[in-house]
Amino acid sequence: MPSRRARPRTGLTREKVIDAALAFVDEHGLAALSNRKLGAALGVEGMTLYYYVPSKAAMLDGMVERLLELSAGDLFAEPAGQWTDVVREFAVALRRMLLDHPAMLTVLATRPAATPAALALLERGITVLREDGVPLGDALDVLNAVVSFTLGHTLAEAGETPGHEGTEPDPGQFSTLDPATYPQLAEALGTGTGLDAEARFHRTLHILLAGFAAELDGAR
Amino acid sequence: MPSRRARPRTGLTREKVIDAALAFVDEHGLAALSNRKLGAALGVEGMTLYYYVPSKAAMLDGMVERLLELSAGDLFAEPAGQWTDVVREFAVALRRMLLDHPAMLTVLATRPAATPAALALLERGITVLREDGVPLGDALDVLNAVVSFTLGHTLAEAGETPGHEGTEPDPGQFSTLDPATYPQLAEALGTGTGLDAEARFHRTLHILLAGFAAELDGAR
DNA sequence: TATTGTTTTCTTACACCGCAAGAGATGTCA
DNA sequence: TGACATCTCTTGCGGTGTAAGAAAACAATA
Repeated sequence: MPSRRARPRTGLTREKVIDAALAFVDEHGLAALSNRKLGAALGVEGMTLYYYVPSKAAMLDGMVERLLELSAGDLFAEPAGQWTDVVREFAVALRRMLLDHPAMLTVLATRPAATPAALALLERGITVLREDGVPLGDALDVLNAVVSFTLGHTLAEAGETPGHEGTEPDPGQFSTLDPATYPQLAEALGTGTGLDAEARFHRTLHILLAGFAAELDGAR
Repeated sequence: MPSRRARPRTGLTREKVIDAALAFVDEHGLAALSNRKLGAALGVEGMTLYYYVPSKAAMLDGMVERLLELSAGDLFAEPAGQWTDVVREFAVALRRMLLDHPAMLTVLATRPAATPAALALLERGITVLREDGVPLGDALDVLNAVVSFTLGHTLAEAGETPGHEGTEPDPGQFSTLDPATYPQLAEALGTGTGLDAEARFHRTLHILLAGFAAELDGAR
């Protein structure tokens, strides 16, 4: 009675596993990700994945890393024009990327970002800014401000709830807002004021960049 | 042979359960929170908690809600002076509160914020700004910008990793940074440039508020 | 070809998790 | 006392991450 183990090789790779995990959470949400289910999607037993990725934490880190690698080209297009334009386009591209992968948004916001791909991105950003005359410390402040704001804003805009993905489409979550207890919010809702997340994002981004630029020009 | 069930009443309350959960994650981290362990901390079987809180998702939502309630007083002190000062103090208090409860930072960033306490806070903020002459739409933009930035910045500053809490103190995580591959970052590290998270937070916050104020003054 | 050794896959097992269902003790009130 | 609502516990299910190790698939060598 042979217990028939170990099917023929599947040609798996750490990279293939992580790419499959990215595709999996894009489709099913972060909460649905498990080694057994991901293994099934790859035609393999769950424990097999441990040969390529040593733990779930490493899996998540690898997914962040890979996502940054894959997006690096979009995030920093060829620097053209003022540093403010470069940074603005970076922020816009970052936001778009996060909205395209809402499940990864949570992971990205939650894991410390000192991975090679993240550091490389930061390094490149600093270089661009310095080449345009921005001092090192200011370059760090600008990039930190823009990334923090973009991440925070996109989280509020599209933040999925781990474990809740897809359970609450909740389209009119604000439509049932009592005007007596929340008069201001009810008014905003009624008049449609301030509901355009994208416009708000661009406005604040502009203020942020213009503010830094003014400070730097004043110091020069 | 009586199977000896149901100990005498413990005087538990939904509020007590949630407060205990807040204390638990403050001490042990978010990943350690489970009904069985929280029950043990309260001298009760794990399943008992389901009588007070219907699910883990409801537990997390309740914790956010309660934290906001408890902090509401600190977050909006009596409005004194310009709206910019009020908002600045709000942001500083919010950051301090988040740093005091790093485990809740992840939860707060991750859950949609349309709960009564959050809405009440927002409502109050809008009111303060409008009383100082800020139009509704701009008030929403200002508050959204400040909250997004504060949350994003604090996440990057102190973001705990769910499941990793306390496993990596990692004090010198940047100390082993290769100057060949990351010359800019190595320089920043070597000269100590831009490592003060608090100073950076205040600087960006100032730019943000001054930028909005300038826009509003210009429009008046 | 036969044998050895490495790489890959699978099986089994464990402790833990959230939660559904329901039993039974505790306390309250007529 | 009895009836009733409130509270706590027990049991059980399917899921998770992962430790340990057996066994099949392949590569290389004798």
